[in-house]
Amino acid sequence: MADNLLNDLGELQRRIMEIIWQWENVSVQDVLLELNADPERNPLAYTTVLTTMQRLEKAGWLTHRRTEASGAAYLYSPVRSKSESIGDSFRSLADHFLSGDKTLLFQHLLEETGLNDQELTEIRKMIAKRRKS
Amino acid sequence: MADNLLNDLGELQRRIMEIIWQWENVSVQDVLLELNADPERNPLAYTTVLTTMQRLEKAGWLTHRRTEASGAAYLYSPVRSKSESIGDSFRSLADHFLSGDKTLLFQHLLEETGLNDQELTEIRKMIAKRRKS
DNA sequence: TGACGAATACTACAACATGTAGTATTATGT
DNA sequence: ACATAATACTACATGTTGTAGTATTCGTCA
Repeated sequence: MADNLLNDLGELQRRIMEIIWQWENVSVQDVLLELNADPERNPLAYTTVLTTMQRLEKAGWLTHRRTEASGAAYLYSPVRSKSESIGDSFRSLADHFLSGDKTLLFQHLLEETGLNDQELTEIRKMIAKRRKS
Repeated sequence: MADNLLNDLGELQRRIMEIIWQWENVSVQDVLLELNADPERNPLAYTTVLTTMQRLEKAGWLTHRRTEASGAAYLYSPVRSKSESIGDSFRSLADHFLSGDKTLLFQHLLEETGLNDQELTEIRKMIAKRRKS
């Protein structure tokens, strides 16, 4: 429906998505435990995580189902894989803003990212491969 | 201060930034006229554009100054170029979701930007130049 | 130099997203 | 059917954005 871009996720939403991409088919409890495993942060309430996951579902990031093994709890899984989502986000950024000079963008990135020789070589290979196709 | 990512811009903010990147050193009037040039949309009030530009300034996207020629009006200009901003946005995406893997960032970009052979060649030259230094 | 027009500054407000969580309801297993 | 655990529903503060009105200031011209 909407765009479902990674950039639009809030902080908690993003953390939850990361967990779900990593584990797949997780209950709210699973996510809660994982989130609260970090003693640095103040622990979240169960319903906080539940609400956030429900919102993620409504927004099209998650689906849930119940299985025999899962008891009363739902098992949530991501609608799209993480790399699909990343791809979409890159594509959207490109669509929206990259009508202009693309080589300028690459130039900028090459300058800013401080790549070492090995990385540069790798990228050069990618380019070579692209030119063939 | 903050991140200043393109993705965080609202619709109107984005339209205004596009105009300012294109023209540079524009008054609120200039932007207003440009925005309201499209007869499809209902025209915006002057103060709407003013407010939005002031917020963009507070958020670090714009600066303003007054010149002799500009009279009472401020002239606004972008703090960072469009390609810098695009670069930052892609980099942030990479940092957050590609664990900072820079070559992966370039891979995505190469896939999404649909560069032609000439552009690819140009980028290859940039890389070659970088490897020398 | 004072008035007028133009520009900015300040304020307001509705809509929406998000983090956060409490209370109410429902489902499961024994 | 009851206790437990899970979900559903509701709430609320905060922050952002689009939108614009009113108040104040600035610059110029007579």
